[in-house]
Amino acid sequence: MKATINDVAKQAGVSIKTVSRVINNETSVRQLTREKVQQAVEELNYQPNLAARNLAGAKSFSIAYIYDNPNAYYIIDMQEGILSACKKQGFELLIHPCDAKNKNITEEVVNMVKHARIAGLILTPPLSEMPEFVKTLVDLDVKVVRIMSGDVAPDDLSPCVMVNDRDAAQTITQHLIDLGHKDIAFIAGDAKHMSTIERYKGYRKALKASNIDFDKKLVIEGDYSFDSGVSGAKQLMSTESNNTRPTAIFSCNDEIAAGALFAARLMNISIPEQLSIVGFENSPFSRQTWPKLTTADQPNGQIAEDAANLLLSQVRKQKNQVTISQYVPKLIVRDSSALCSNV
Amino acid sequence: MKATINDVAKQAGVSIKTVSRVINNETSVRQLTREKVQQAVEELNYQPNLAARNLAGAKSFSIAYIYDNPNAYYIIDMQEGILSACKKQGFELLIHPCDAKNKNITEEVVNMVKHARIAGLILTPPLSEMPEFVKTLVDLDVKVVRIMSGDVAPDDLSPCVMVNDRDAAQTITQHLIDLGHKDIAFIAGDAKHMSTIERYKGYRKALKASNIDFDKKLVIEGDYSFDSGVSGAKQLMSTESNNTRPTAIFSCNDEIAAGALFAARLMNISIPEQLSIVGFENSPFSRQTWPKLTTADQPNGQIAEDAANLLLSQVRKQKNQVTISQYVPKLIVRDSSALCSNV
DNA sequence: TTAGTAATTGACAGCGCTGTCATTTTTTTA
DNA sequence: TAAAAAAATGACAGCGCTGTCAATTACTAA
Repeated sequence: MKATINDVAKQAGVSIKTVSRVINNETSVRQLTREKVQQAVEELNYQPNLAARNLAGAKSFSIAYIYDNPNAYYIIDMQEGILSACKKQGFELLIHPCDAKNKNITEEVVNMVKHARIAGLILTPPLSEMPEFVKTLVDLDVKVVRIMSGDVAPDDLSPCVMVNDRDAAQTITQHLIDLGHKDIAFIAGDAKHMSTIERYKGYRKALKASNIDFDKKLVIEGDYSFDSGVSGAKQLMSTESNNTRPTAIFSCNDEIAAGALFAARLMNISIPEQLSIVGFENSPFSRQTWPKLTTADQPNGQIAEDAANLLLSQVRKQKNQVTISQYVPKLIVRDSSALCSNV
Repeated sequence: MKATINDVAKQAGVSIKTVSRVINNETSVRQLTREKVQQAVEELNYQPNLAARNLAGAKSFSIAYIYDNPNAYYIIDMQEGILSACKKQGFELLIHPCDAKNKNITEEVVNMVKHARIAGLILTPPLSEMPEFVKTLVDLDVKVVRIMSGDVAPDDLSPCVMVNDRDAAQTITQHLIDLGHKDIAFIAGDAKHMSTIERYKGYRKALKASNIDFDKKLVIEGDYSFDSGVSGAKQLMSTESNNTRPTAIFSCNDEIAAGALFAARLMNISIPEQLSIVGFENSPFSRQTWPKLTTADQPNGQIAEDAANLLLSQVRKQKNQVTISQYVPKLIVRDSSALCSNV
């Protein structure tokens, strides 16, 4: 039914080993022979059997995406990006959700990697930000690629795809400054996440660049949740507070922004007339608020595909065609930010 | 490094074939022998190699989850449920997002099934509701399990796990009726989805059961989106309208409800004092609105695990331990519904 | 007891592919 | 032009497991 390597070999008039060489892109096959084989592959619509490849060779054709992240949108984007790269290169993707707080997570993942003969792993925050965990895996002879927040890789444990949250945060803060805002609040995400730290740095940097005094009271701790946004905004905008009321809020992600938006409405503060609110991530969430959120777009699918390609080229020991490995989320101006009315 | 079937056989003092029998739960192995083997398996922490099993046998140990659904939360829940069943039974899960509107989808999936030697498939709406598509797959000798909306399977193409949206919708409508509401609007989801149709039936049934006249004008077409909710609620609650203004809105899912909630706020209608709004699905979304949504909880993870178990028992040709195959989403009363003020 | 049946076990081939290494062909060098 | 080196190809074993079928052992009934 399905064509096997034998069928191809017969059709091309060569040995199966030669076919194997061609489909694995090995050198030392004459151009003419290669073409004959390739033609036979086409004609028979041959696709190598993954199980057989995994079993026979020292190599494996499976990679895994290990994650622990409450953001379903993010995960789905990642999965699709990785899958797209896998499909093109004939690899198989196993997904492995897990709990970063679990003490046995390292053991669990090591076990899975060994058992399923995984060639490589893709890690996203927060797992990618756990050095011990990453080190254990790298020592295990699996290739690893991490997606992380920052401008350059923090170490050389593995190749990384960096998401420059700092610069993006600076840009988005600058956008608010350009609109005349000076009292710009910051509602933070989970303090343990690099992304929060980086976004905070960008925020500070933008203020500094425009010589705006930094007011500690305008920084609220949060945790990347809607509720954080609600309580953060309430705290910031409460009339009883003796702080300066900000005219703009930089929320560490769209969920927080949505929460802030909601709180503002409850307090009869109109957006964006009286208060500008910006998010981060450009999740579908940000289009389901009203007004729609100004935010920073992170092309997660593409980042994931990039990471997967990086990983696959590693696994296949190809010369590292190092692709762009740094992304800077881009400002998307929508309706939740406007000129500062205090000016 | 990793123990193979040979190691286990040696340790237990039997042939590898006997080990194979034990790990595959075949009959005709003496109890004593079985125990010896099981002990060896334990001692060596042996886990059969999936690639080898897939290659050697006529059977396959991989199943796939094929989906096309914009709801990331739903997909993630499904994946985790299925994975959980797979892990327990030593199966591998491949995920395959796709586009139901694509003409070639059947070909695409057939190809993947053949290529990856997939033993079984899990289908969710809308794919599970495409009879032609399902039929093609079933004819292909892959086992299929569908998750669908309804009370009984619409055909016997494959086993189904049914989600009784109708009864749940009736219950949730009844909840509104119990609160004294009589003018209850209905904002529909995508008209092509069975779930919309079923929920609508339940809504009608509840009205009828309480002898409440049905008012066609209170039914709004929508599409499971936030925007649907916004525009639907606006239309319903607009003062210019010469319709009866409803005192309660049944939204076909939480996203619609969130949209309706938002529109209500914009129109200065307080929830739930002046208007009750209920959702459906109990997505994380429903906890991120304010007030939190009264909704119907659908245990997606469990439904998925159930479906996977059904599929696996099929694949393994075990006697059909038919588990519960109908779920009725349960009413969750939160803060968006209250006594009707018109009474 | 003893053939006769049923339950248990094992030997062996082979799934589709890759790794090793030997063989053949081509190219280079002297 | 022959010998040496390099490149291209193929024969074959074996990855870890399951299917087939034959061999062994345990249990019946006569």
